[in-house]
Amino acid sequence: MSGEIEKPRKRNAEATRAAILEAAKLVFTDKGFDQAGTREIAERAGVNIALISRYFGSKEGLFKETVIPALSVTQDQLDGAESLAGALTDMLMTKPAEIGFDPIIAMLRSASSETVGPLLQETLDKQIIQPIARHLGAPDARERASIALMIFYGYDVLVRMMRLKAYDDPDRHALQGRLRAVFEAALG
Amino acid sequence: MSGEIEKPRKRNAEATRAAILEAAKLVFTDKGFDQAGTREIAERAGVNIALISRYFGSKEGLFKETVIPALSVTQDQLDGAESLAGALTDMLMTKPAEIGFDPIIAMLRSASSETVGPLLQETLDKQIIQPIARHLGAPDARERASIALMIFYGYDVLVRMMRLKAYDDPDRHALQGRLRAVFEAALG
DNA sequence: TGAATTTGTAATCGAATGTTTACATAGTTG
DNA sequence: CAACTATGTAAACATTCGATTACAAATTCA
Repeated sequence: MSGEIEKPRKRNAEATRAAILEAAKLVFTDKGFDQAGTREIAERAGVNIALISRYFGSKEGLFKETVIPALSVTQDQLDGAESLAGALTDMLMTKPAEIGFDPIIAMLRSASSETVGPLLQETLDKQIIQPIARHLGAPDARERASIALMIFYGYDVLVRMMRLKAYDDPDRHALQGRLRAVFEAALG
Repeated sequence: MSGEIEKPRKRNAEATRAAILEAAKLVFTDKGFDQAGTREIAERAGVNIALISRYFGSKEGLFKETVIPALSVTQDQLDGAESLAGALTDMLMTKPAEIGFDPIIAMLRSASSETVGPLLQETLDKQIIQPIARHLGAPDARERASIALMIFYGYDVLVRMMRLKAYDDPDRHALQGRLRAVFEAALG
């Protein structure tokens, strides 16, 4: 009945900040903003809960330094890909693996929050829709960008949020191909 | 400084139950299961909070009598429509207006709840995906049904959950036409 | 070394949560 | 009318929440 003896944490502000950030990304993605508890974040980071306030001011401040910056499509990403379909596939599939969490899921699970909902709506528009629309160009740039996003977000909602079993990981590449076909049809 | 005098509620179990159900549908849709407060539901219904427990056992019981039954596609709906696209459009656009709330939004906003999340996953499969798949028939019935749903759910997520401004109500019919074209391409 | 600053800990705050309890009274039945 | 049941109310329950406080001790710097 022991093992509960906790050694005091080594003093290292930078490492502590980083540990909180990493833990927050995972918990925000798992639970969404409202259901993400500061105590759970602190525990996963191996950090005292008071340090969240000290380093980030509030749970909202922590959200602004983790999820919000990860929600973006840069002009480079769009120019680099061979097509918009490729760029979006990249954003939705490759990027989460690179950065260690899936900000789209964190966004979807936090979208209804009274605290960060409006911020997320603004972020979606400025950091995702508008860059894609600029890349697409007229006519109806915003509308076409929106339709494209709908298809991919629909995938995320069903497969990742609702945990739909139709497409397990083994079949994922096949699905990507099908979705991409639909997507290109939507823009063509 | 008055007006706070509350007359005792007229005694009518059936009407009280109904009032709670109606209020719950709206609050679950607005906030999702976790963020929907029993006090807010009771207040909107003009009912004492203890009556929720008395008539429905718990908040979860209330959810099971409001959102869950509304999440369904019946064989009749599918047979009646001239196409699957029409049936789904009906389910997503017409039905919410008929029943007075949008159970899809309530589902999306509640999907990450630890309490009702698993129930919603099961409901989506049994009451929506499987009926559509049965209607579509082989081959790959489940997969095609899922892709179809992704497109429409993507619409709901962007326009209703994320409150995307690209398609305001005036443009809604035009969007429906575009989405329907994409949808039919996905199945063809 | 000794004072000042940074970093971490433990305890606590007030508010909000879902649910339950004890009670009051309207309505029904004998 | 008296007893009983059904319905509604007010208050409180224990828990959890984000955030803050007071304090301890490691580290830095003069």
